Amino acid sequence: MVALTFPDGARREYPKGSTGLDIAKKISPSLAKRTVAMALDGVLADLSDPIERDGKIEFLTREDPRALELIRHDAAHVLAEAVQTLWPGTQVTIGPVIENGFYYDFFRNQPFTPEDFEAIEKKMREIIARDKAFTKEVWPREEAKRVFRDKGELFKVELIDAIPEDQEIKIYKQGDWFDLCRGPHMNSTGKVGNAFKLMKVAGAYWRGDSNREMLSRIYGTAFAKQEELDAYLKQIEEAEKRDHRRLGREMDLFHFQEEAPGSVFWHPKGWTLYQILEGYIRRRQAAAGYVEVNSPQLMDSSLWVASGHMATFRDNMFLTQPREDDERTFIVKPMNCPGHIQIFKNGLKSYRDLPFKLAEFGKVHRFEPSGALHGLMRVRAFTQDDAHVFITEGQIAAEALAMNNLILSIYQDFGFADVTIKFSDRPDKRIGEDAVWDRSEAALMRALKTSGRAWTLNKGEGAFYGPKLEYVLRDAIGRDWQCGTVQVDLNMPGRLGAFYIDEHSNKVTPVMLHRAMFGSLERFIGILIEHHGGHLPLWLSPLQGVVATITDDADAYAREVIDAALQLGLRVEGDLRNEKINYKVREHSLAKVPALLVVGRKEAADRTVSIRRLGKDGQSVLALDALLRSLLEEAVPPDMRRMNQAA
RNA sequence: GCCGGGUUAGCUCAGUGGUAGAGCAGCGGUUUUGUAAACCGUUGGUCGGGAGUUCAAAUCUCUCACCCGGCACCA
Repeated sequence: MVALTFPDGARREYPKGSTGLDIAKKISPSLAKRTVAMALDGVLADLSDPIERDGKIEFLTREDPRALELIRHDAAHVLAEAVQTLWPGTQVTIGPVIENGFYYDFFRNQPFTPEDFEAIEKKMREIIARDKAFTKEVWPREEAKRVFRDKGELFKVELIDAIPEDQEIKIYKQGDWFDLCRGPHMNSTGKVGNAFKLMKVAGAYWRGDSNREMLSRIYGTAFAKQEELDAYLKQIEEAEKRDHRRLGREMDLFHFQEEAPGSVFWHPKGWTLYQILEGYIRRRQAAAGYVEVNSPQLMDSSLWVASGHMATFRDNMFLTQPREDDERTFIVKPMNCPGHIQIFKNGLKSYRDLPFKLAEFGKVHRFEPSGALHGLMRVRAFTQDDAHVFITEGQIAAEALAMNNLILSIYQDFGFADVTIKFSDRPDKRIGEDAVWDRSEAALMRALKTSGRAWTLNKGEGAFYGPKLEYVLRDAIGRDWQCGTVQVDLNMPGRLGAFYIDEHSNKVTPVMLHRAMFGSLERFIGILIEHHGGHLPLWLSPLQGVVATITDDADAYAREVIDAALQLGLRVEGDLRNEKINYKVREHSLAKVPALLVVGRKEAADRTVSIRRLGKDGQSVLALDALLRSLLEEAVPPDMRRMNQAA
C-alpha cells in the first residue's frame, strides 16, 4: 500500500501501483471527470502514472494555473499532428512550452507562411474535438530508433541518441499519432480547449546551431479560457503602442535611414534626452570618484591585435585605410579599454595611484550582423557610459561591489526595481591561463555574494578576457536587454604592457575592471521610452511644456510665459498657431508633452495659466509664479534632489 | 549571417497585368476659437534601387539594399 496526503490534509492508503485516475475515480466520478493531471510531491505527472511510494498528491483541473503549461504542451503536440496530417513528409523535431505559449520546430522543404495558419488551426480544432486519450508507452531504445528511422524522422533519431542511457524512451500517443516526449500530458487532446492561437512563423536552427539545418518554427499560445487569450492579445496590442521605434517617431526623437543602417539620427528632442542622461551619469560617477577622459576613435590595428580583439572579433570591427597605398590599417574603436590602458600607461604609476578610475562616454562602432539590428536596442554605433578601474588583485571584490551598488542605485532612480543579475563565467573562446580565470571568477563571485542580490549563472557567456556580471532590464513586450556590466580582466592590461610599481619597487600588472551602467545610452533610452510608454517624468522629458494660446489676444502674454519659463531653465515651446485649443491639446498629447500651459483672455488678464497634465483629464488654473515654481521643483533630477536635501 | 514577411505621398494604408488612390499632415484662404481632430480649396509619387518577361508591370521573375518577426551573434 502507499499512503497519500491530499491538499486538505487527509491521508489515505491505496494499493501500490494504483494510477492517479484509479484514485480519482474512487474519490468521486466527478473528480475523475474534471481532473486532467496530478502533482506528486509538487511535481506534475500523468494521471496514468502508477503511484509507487508515499507522498503528497493533488489533482489538477484544467483551470489550475499549473495546468497551463500542460495545455500549451498538449497544444504543441496537436499542432504537430495537424501539420503532419496536412503536409505528410514534414519532419517533427521539438515543441516545448515557453514563457507565453509554445512552439514546434518542423523540417520541411517549403517553409510555412502565416497564410497556412487558418488551415492548421482548423485541423487542430478537429483533433481537439476528436478528444483522443494521451497514452504513454516506454519503448526499448533501439526499437524506438528503428520506428522513427523507418518513418523518416531523422531528427527524432538524433534526439533519442542524445537521451542519457539511464533514462527511458517515452512515447506519447494521441490516437494514431505519436511523438517522442518526456511529458507529462493531460489525459486527452480535448482538454486543450479552443482558447489557442498560432502567432508567428520563424526560422530556427536545429539545436540552436547555425551550422545545422534551418527549421521552420511555428509559435502559438494557449490558455484555459477564451477571455484569458483575448486579454493576452490585447496586452500585446498595448505593448506595440509602447514600441520605442513608434514613439521615437511620434515624439520626434530620432530616425534611422538606409544609408546608415544601425546608426541613429538624433533629432533635437532626442538629443536633449540623451544629454540629460549623460549629465546624470556624469554627476553620479564623479561622486563615486571617477575622472572622465576621451580616447581616439581610430587607432592602429596593432593595438587591437595585441589586445586580442582582432583574433576574436575581426569580422565585427570596422577596418579603415585612409588611402589604398597606405600600409597602416586603423580600426574604428569597438571598445574603449585599449585606449584607457594607453592613458594608464602614460606616466609611471605607483600602487598609491590605485584604484585609478577612468570613465568615458565613448562612442563605439561594431559591425553587428544585419539581422541583429533592432531600433535603438541593437545598433552599430552607440555610446557606452564606460569606465575602467585599475586596481590590485586584492581590491577586486571591494571595487566590484562598489560598482554593483552604484549600478543598482542608478536603476532605482529610473524606476527599474526588478533587475536580473547574471554571472557569466569563462567562455570556450578566451585568452589567458585557467588559473588566472579561477582567481578572477572567485573574486567577482565574492563581490556578488556580498551584495546579497539574487543572481543566475550564465554558463560560458563571459567576455573573452574575463568573467562578468550582467544587469538585465526587461522591455515593454517582455524582451530582456543587457544594460550594465562589471567585468574582471586579469588579461588585457598585461597584453598591452600596463604595470605599476608596488611597495617593494617591483613592476606589477594591474587588474582592470570594466564597468558600464546604462551600457549603451541608445539602448537605455529605448528601454526608458518603452518603460514609460513615452510618458517620461518631467526631469527626463526633452520638452517639458507647451504654452498654447486660445486666441491671438493672448499672444503677448504667452510670449511672456514662455520667456519666464526659459529663464528658469524649463524646456518649453509655444504654440501660437491659429488653431482651436482642442486641436492643440490633441496634438501635444499625442506627442507626449507632459504639461500643456493654456492661456486665453482670462489668463492674460489675471496673470494665471491653465495647466493640463499629460494623461489626465481636466485642468487647474494657477498663478504664473506658483506654476513655474512647482514645475521647476518637479523637474529636479533624483540625484540632485538628494544632494539638495543633504546640503 | 540564416528562414519567413514587407518596402506605394511627410505619416497610416488601399490598389493581383491595361491612365497611381484615400485619410491625416503640408500649402493658400475663411474662421479668433476654452481643453483630444473647425471649414473650403490645393500641392505632392522615378510605386525601395537595378535588370528581365510582356504590346503593356506598383502588380509576374531575378537581383541588390533596407525594414519587420524569429534564429544565430552580441567584446
